[in-house]
Amino acid sequence: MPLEDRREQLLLAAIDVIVERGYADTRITDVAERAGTSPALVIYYFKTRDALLTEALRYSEDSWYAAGVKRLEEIPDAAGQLTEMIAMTCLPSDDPGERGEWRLWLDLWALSPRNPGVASVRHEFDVRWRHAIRDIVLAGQAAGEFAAVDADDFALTLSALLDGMAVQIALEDPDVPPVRAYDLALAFAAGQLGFIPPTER
Amino acid sequence: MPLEDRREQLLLAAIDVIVERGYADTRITDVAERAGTSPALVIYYFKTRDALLTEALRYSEDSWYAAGVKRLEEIPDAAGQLTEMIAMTCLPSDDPGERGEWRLWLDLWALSPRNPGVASVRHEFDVRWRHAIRDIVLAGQAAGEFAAVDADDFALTLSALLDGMAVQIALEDPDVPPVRAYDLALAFAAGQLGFIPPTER
DNA sequence: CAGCATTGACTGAACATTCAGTCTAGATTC
DNA sequence: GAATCTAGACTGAATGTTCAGTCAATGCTG
Repeated sequence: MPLEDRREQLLLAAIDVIVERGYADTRITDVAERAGTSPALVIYYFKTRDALLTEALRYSEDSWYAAGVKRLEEIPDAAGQLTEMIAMTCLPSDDPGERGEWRLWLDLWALSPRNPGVASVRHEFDVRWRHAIRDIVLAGQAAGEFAAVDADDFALTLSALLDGMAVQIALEDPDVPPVRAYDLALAFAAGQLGFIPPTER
Repeated sequence: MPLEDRREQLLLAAIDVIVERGYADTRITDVAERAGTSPALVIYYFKTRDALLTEALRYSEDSWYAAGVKRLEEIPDAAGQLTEMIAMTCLPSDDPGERGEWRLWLDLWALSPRNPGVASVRHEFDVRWRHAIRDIVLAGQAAGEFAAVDADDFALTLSALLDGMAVQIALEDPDVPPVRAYDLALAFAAGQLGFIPPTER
């Protein structure tokens, strides 16, 4: 019945299906079925299939990021915050859905060159992510926690490293278990910034 | 007319189209048109659309890698070789086609979770790439050029970093021009292994 | 309050299109 | 002349989108 509930319900269904079948193979019928309704309703809420799927991607990434920020805010020191960000990308929680999160990124990337809407979602999130890293670095340097590296360069390098690790994790490469990716990324950050990485998780 | 020529011609046409429209939106008609022939012929050579596209991806990556290896063989020192590998991924040549090379990777990644054939192409290449890095590191260490880091860890980290940079380059992120990606990746490698990066390109 | 009008949520059936793959027959080559 | 190669016409299935309405609730009016 309710207006916003329906939209959200459909978006969640769409995310489910995209993770499962991939963006390209997600039919609106699938989404409708998953949400227990009819294709016509899906079109009723989102004018087109593409609008639905694009919104779903944005919704998913937004939730993921927002949840991360909330966790970050409760961590006092810069090193801890950075560690949490690395964990966010490398160590998928058991929370169902977060497992497939990175697969959405792969779709996002693949779609970006041809789909301006998707491209802007992608770029927006990338910029935000790099800024977050940079801000933490600057704060850490101001507090004397971190060495004096160039914050922008570091942010770009770390975010690229994390993206690369995320690919391996999303594809479940047997040579790159999440914990190893986490350890290596953390080692990089700690080495560059000169902090002691927290012990075993 | 000739057998192998036709196949190759069709594969090249397929690569062109995939780069332009993306894997999902590549129709066999497009490939046929690009090759100046009929859809039926495409099916004649490759039984199915999927077989065509998968082979095209493999073919493209194979050529790219083979060309790289040939160049590497003419470089005597390990540092120079590693630098060349970083350049290979970060600095697309003017050579038409190599520009869109990385977009194929994005498709490859996005397809992998659902398409076993594509997944094995992807994994095969990743393993090969990491091994190549590792071997160069080991050779460099044996020759006293490099510091004594763990070669496998380094290879995994560098390849992830390069993948991440490649994403930005493929998507032409304005904040990450190829040269900057190259400089940062090179700085990382040089820093870890303790060699002096070659000057300006 | 009783009847009427209006609106928003929703649906089933049809439409239109797009494509992968087939079929048949003709050309080329050895 | 047989095998290989090629094209044009076609088909069958899938699927996004439209559309004409149904249904329930809410507001309005006398």
